[in-house]
Amino acid sequence: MAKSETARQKLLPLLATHILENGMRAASLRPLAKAAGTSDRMLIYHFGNKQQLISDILAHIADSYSRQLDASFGADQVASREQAIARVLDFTNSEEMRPFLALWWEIVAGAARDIPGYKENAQSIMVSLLAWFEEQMPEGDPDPAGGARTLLTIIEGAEMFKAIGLPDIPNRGIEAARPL
Amino acid sequence: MAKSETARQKLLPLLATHILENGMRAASLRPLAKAAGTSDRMLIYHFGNKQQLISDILAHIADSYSRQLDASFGADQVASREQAIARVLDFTNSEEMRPFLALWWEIVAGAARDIPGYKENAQSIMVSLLAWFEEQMPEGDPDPAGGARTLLTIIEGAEMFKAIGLPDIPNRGIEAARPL
DNA sequence: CCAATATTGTAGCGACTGCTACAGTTGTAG
DNA sequence: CTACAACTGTAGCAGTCGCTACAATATTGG
Repeated sequence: MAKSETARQKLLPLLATHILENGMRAASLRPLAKAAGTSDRMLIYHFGNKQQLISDILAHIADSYSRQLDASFGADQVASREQAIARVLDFTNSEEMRPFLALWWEIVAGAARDIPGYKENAQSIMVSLLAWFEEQMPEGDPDPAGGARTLLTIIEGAEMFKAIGLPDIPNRGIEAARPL
Repeated sequence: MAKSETARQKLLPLLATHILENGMRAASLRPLAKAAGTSDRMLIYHFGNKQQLISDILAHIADSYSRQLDASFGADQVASREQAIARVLDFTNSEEMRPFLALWWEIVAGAARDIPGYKENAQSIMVSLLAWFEEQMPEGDPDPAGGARTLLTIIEGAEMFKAIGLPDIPNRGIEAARPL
């Protein structure tokens, strides 16, 4: 089925952009093909079927996103866990992250519904994010791995509230979290 | 358009069940009608159009879910914030909550994509959940409202990890959260 | 009872879905 | 040059989508 690797590599960025901007609702063959300057006929030819196509696009997005993470953050150390959270939450407020976050919740929803491929994709994103986060932990942190898990849990909760238009709920909550 | 209120009230539970079990992907007129023992023709007749239909079903689910919350938890006090988190996370592990949680992430995804009605629905669910949670805070808690916000943020993060099949990430993270 | 109103079934429209059959054209290896 | 593989456009299939026109029945108020 799928023949040329290079052909797919040329299509994937355009396909990814379309999905990031328009969501999984608009991820049907003909609109995707149009966005990539080709035809539904050719998408099936190159990727075999739609499920493989979507899976490849999501993997491509996850990959380029994880590389963007490394590029956006310098190696400058952070002083505390609070500062690490604040920095990440600030970063996710940037306009360039919006499309990815919108897609992220669609991936989570697909994973929760056991749609084939979604759970694997979501896990791979979170695992690499955890690894990256562990390195961002403040120097001398007693438990960087545990801290990364804790902070990422809080961040994801905060991102959910942002996604539904209640960004202030976690903000003030986190401040009050000190005594837990 | 929409005529009989009682007709809608009879249909909504059946429609809600179908959406809870099969997700928004399967929320098209003909399958919904079949699940409710009627026809697509009649769904449009009673609800006007599909958007209103979905909106009404989601509101009905949110309503019955919030009533289920009050019923499932007795008035027995909790000793600490940790215990409050543990109790809620335990409750959401129950089989009866699974369909609602799967639907919840679809609502979050819709809200993040600004699909009409989703953000309002998600907010109304979280606001009532926050109010309920505030009452569940341990007696003598210095800041029940802030605590509710904090704990709900953590819980939602933990639920996301459960949804994508990584339930152990937050568990161990929360334990390490004491020092934050 | 009769007229107005509420409810329902049948059939279908035009658009879209993933995908494929067929017929080419293009590029390349011998 | 020729044979073979890689690629691509056109057209269409069978199914689903939200929704509606039309006609019929059921119910209810005068």
